[in-house]
Amino acid sequence: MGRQPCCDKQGVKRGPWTAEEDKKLISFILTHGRCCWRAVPKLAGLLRCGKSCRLRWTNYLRPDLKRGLLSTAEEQLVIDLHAKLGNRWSKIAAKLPGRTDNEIKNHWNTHIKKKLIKMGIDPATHQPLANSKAASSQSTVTDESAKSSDFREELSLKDDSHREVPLSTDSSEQSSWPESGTNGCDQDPELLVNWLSETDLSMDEPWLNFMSSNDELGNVEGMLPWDGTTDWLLDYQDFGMCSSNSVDNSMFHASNGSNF
DNA sequence: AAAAAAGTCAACCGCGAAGGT
DNA sequence: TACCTTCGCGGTTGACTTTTT
Repeated sequence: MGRQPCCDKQGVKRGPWTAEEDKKLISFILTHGRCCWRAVPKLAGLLRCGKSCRLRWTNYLRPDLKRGLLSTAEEQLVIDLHAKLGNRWSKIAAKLPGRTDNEIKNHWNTHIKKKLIKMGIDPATHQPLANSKAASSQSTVTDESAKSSDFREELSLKDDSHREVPLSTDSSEQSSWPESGTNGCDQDPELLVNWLSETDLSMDEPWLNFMSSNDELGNVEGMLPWDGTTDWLLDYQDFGMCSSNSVDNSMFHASNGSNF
């Protein structure tokens, strides 16, 4: 007996998510919390497999996500962590609040890798390219970490184009959201509603009402400021990343355009 | 202005781990 | 202990965008 596929491929929609689908998924999770992902699409009225829903939520819709390029400091941290941990993107992402493993993996492959190669460093071993083979056979984790630190300064000098964001390895400092992940805000919509009201967001906003109401799913129609884009969501995701002591840093970047 | 090439990143796939029965 | 289900991870793909020719 083989492994059951995560979904039967017939009747399951694939490809890019539409605004409508996002809306359904968000409203479902905010009102019901995260439950069994396999059941989510059915309960939320989506023609997607559970896996796809989980991925969409964790990589894109989660309210505590940062958007935009990694800052120089974040990049440096990624390099250090990669030297220590290798391609364990989820472990690396855990040290960068608001960043997903997918995002870091993409950034590594598209930006950091090239920078390191340009600088003559093997991105796989974190050793100089010329003797990377020989070096890798006798290198230690500590050595790699130390070496990666050596070129951090150069890296930051070469590319300071990224915006600066407050960086902490402690996710609790970064986000004022209730603990995300397997518990916290995405488990308890009340926490989310409370948090939103505490942060000066008026609950008069019609699109917020659905989160605390007992409306059936699907009744959010017309309550969200949906205009066919997810721009509003980006704004509220940025709100999610501002802790009480960093409001002035990240909170308003999206609105003044400096984040993108 | 158009075509080609390169870059970016959201989404998919398959596997392994964890947990339940 | 074996089997099954679910979830999460890392690698990869491919659609879309941007840059170059």
